[in-house]
Amino acid sequence: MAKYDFKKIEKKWQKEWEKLGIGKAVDFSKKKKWYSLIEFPYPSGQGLHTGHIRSLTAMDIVSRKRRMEGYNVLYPIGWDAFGLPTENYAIKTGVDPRVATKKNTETFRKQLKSLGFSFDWSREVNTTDPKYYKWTQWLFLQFFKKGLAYKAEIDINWCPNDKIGLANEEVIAGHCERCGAEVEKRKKAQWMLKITAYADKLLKGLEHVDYLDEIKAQQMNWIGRSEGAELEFRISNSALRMKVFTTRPDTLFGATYMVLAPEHELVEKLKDKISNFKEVESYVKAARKETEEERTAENKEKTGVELKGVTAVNPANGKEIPVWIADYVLAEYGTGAIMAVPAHDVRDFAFAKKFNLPVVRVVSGGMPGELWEGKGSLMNSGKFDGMDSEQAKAEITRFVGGKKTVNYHLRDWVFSRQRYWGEPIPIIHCETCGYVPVPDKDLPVVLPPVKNYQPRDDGESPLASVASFVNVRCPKCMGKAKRETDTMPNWAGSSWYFLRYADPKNAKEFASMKKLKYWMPIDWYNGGMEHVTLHLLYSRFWNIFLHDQGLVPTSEPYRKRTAQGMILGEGGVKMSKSRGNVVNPDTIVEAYGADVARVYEMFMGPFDRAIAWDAKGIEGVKRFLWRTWDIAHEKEIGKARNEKLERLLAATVKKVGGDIEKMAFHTAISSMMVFINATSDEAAVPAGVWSDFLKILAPFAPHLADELWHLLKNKKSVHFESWPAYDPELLKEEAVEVVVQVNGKRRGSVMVPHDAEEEAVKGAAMKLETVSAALGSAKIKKVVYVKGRIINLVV
RNA sequence: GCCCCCGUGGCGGAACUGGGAUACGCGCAGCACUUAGGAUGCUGUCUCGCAAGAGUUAGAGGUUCAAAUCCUCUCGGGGGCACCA
Repeated sequence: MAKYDFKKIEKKWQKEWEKLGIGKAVDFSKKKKWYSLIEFPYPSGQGLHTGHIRSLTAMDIVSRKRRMEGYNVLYPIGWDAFGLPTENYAIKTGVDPRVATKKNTETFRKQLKSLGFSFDWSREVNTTDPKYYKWTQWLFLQFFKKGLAYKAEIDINWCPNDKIGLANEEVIAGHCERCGAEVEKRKKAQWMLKITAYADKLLKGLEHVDYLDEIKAQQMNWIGRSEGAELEFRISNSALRMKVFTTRPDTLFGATYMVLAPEHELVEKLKDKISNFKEVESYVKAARKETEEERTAENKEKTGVELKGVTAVNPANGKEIPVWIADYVLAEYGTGAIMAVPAHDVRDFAFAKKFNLPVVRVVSGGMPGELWEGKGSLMNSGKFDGMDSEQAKAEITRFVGGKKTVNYHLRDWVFSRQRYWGEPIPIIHCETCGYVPVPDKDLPVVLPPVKNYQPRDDGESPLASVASFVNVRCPKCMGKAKRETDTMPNWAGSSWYFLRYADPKNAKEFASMKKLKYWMPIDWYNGGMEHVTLHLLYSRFWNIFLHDQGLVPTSEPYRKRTAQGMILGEGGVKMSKSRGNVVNPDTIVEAYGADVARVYEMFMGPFDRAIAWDAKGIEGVKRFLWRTWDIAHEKEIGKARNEKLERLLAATVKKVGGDIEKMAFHTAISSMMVFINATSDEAAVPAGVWSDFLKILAPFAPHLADELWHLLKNKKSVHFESWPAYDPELLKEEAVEVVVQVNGKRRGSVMVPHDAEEEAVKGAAMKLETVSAALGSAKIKKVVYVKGRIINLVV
């Protein structure tokens, strides 16, 4: 028997497929299009990891199945190559990031090819290629031209270790997402993208797409929409007003004091009235110094200072109430000021307890004297007493002349980085003309070579030290001007790469509308759970914006989004270099071959769940594929019919096809194992049955399937075959086993024709000794019969 | 605190729409084959019981002829958000 020399076989087919152009997507083909997308990898120095294989194999299976179903499939690949690890490597070693990136992408390319993924390699993109980032810059300018990119002096999250400003999104509990250092606050002029202008569209768009529930929930959580009202409070003996946002206007009568954020502008404006201004000032200073973490720490003791001499008027009942400043009120959210209703809000309750402020209960519910945040009917609320709190929200808002508003937790996106390895922001600062976009003809603004990649100690990008880069003429007035030296965050290139795949070589546009119309939207996008808030939100934002500008054909870029679970090290801990438990894909491919690696990763467990690597488990998959090889070589594969295998095959085809769509790859594989186990018991396999089996195996183990396909004297690749159909008649067993229950307890079973009627089954069931024993002399009250399944005799 | 996902043998897990709980794989045990094997093949493998039988899907209750599946509560694990008014 021929030896299963997987190394030779896999090499052979990979070459052959490249020649045949198996992964090639054809623009404007008459076939129906299908666009599968995976998150393009960051080409790190460590090479491919097992997690990549899980995601890429899954979409490779889907893509290969779609091709067999007659679709014109686009399954592209590229490199998200800007980013800190490469830059830090450059800082440490002096190696040009371009050189490191080139080397790393070569390694990745080789590794991906060794796994037999059916990418369209002719559409490869690389975010660090000037031909690519020219368009990232151009797209940024579209935001700028619409007023959605602006520069603002803001408090940034500064990582003192990486010397980089971080987006809120990149700060995890007050620490840098990358290095873990504690983040400080710093004032800095930064480029911002106005994603908040799209909060509603980002939310609404979720209604029409097919994302996993948890993914939608995370997006909604991050946007954080909350409906409420804006109410105005008069300040006594003053023309000044205080606006507050509240989700509970129904509790207005219970507002017993006000709180401003320490940074609130009214604090300065009221300076003359505040008798304890010194105290107030020092509190404000201290609050400003606090890091975000200190300020928002869980269970933090409430602190605050009363603005003595200032009172506000509750518009509902005309009562004068004190005004405080406290850091539990955030300047950036709502109006930066609140009405405090201690009886019905935890934070206000804690604050009132600490500073001995009055608590007035205005909604019934809960225990007297305790906090009640639920609904109820109003009390102590004048003419609104007895009204339901839901209704009172609108009525009281109207009564005091407030207006309904909506607030979002989402903040604008800090788009500046003071780092080297990113796309230069294509803006020129001119003293007379202000911020001037670099004209299209001068794009791309190419990242200049530098001697030192280290960000400067003043916090500016290393580009600020390159005089020839910085000093330019203003494109408008031709006067002296300076180039922006900030670069874009590494989310930029990945916010639109999926559009470029439709038209990757276009030198005139980021992608032509004609091609985008053919390929978009993406039919299925799979990637990591770690990217379902930020990357997903950012790229949806870009796409929705571009749609509004008439530059892309669909508003939502992704019709369907799924996420795979992480692959953990043996024993269920995270894989990491320090633990020494990292599984290198190359070793697996070397020892077992690409097909075993692919099938094993799909078989490990439910696709969306985190799962531990198991060196023993891979042996089981190896046995399965090797046994498949043995059957192909040992069994008689011919004309003789075999009803049992024909029926089993029909069931297997159905199961595997359905499971791929559900991403239940592990059960798809287990059903193929069942088929192979059954085949082992037979002396001969009908050729048609075996051919169909190879076709459904092909997306999972493409090399082995093609090899065995050719063993059957087929000339063309199995990957050009059609996905097999099955005869539904074959799924119906002639005789089925119907379980007989008495009072819901299993008492035996009877073999009956699959379409047997109740009377016949009941008759057969009553003849069983176990059944008559269980029945005894009792009378049958009711019979429940589910055809082909079960009969339940109720006594 | 809020939101989402989840809890089934020694382990990973399966069970379509409420219809035979434990498919498939790992591990383990026995047997066979082999110069040899951490190879291969066969058989067995939820618990109690010699058996007939009974019990069992984190726990408690409920709906139903019938519940791993639906509902309520409790406990436990994972993830996201969080002084967001």
